[in-house]
Amino acid sequence: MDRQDAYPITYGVLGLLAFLGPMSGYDVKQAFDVALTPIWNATHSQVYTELRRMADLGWVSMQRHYQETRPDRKVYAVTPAGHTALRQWHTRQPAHGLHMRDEVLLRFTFGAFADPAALAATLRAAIADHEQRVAAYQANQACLPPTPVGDGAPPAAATADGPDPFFSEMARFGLLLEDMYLGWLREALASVEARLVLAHT
Amino acid sequence: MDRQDAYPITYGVLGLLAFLGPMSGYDVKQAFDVALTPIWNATHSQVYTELRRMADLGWVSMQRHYQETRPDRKVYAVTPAGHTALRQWHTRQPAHGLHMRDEVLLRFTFGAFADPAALAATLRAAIADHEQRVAAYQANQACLPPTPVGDGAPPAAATADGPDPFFSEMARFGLLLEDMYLGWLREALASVEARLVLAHT
DNA sequence: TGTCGCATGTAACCCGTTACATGATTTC
DNA sequence: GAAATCATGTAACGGGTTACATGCGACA
Repeated sequence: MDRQDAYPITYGVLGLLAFLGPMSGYDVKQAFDVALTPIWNATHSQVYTELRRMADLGWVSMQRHYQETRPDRKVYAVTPAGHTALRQWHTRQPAHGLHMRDEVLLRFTFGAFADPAALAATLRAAIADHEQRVAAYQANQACLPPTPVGDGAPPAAATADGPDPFFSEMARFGLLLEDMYLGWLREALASVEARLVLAHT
Repeated sequence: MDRQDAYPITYGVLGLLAFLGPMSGYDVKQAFDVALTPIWNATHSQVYTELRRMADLGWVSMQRHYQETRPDRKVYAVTPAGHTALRQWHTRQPAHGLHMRDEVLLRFTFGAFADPAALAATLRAAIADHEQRVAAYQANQACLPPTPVGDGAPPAAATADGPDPFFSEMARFGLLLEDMYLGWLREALASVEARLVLAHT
């Protein structure tokens, strides 16, 4: 039933579709950006590919919505087989753990070979970048989706409405990470700047 | 002089070589594992490829050390051109920021579609995994390399011996990250377990 | 008039991973 | 004797990114 051809990103798309209800590839990409940015990224290119792949697998069904003024929307919905696949994913351990890349930190690590002024510039840019992320996360946190009920068969989730607890916790993770990162960046910048001042005297 | 063909991983290899002195591809891979794991990973396959690429660019030179009992070691050393490239890297802003993937968090996010017991199992495995990382980082932290002096021309770095301050700070980042992550995981597990107990009553 | 947003895809490239390949020595 | 370590590479595959391609409506 479930072949080798399902990757984390496949489940990302499938999960969003199951969570937020039927939508177009364009909308899935938007949802990825607002909801999953802290932990996974996707390009629209990937999203469209995965949707077609899953349609072939029978995990999603497509319905074309004709529009005159705009290109047609292709609305995808999770099928029962798709829901089964999504549930089975959770029992297929182990999941791949954290995998990160960060060129800023790589540069910093080899800071001994850098002009301190250049290093400081890199760090300041990184601080601005991460501050922007925090702002974006906080904005997104305001409109977290509620847990879907019924059709998707989410088992035994607390039916009290309000944002889905799992999404909330994940969003909190994103903010914790950025908090920690920004704190570290500011300390790192301070130490580099101290070094800069020393070099001038 | 510096073409389009230098990626973060290129500089990772180059930096380690500049930092730790001439060594073989095998050693570079080891160094990657002990020193850079928190922020960047490399396979031995990549390392050998990058070394050859950089040799073609003139950034490193190779000297074959004949051995009778073992396969020959090919020891690579950074050339002056290599040092120039390394220094120039720091002024080529902006650097790519944090890019992370985490299947555990992705699963958690869609926890509404999971059997709570399965989710708990995933989280427990993740906790064990990250605890192991912390142990490894702490062991590695004990043997941080000192800042090289002289030949590599690291400009104006405090010549007081002891571990390199940039490497130390980076290692601290790794531990901060794992700390934060483990804290979050434990809270997440607790909330899932609470849900489990509720489901049983 | 030009760019941004909506809306959908395809094609190429490439970094990164996995697997293939070899072979001696040390350790259990 | 089997497995792990030292030591070096090549080949294939594949997920992810970037660029190509199209076209209308709205807004400045």
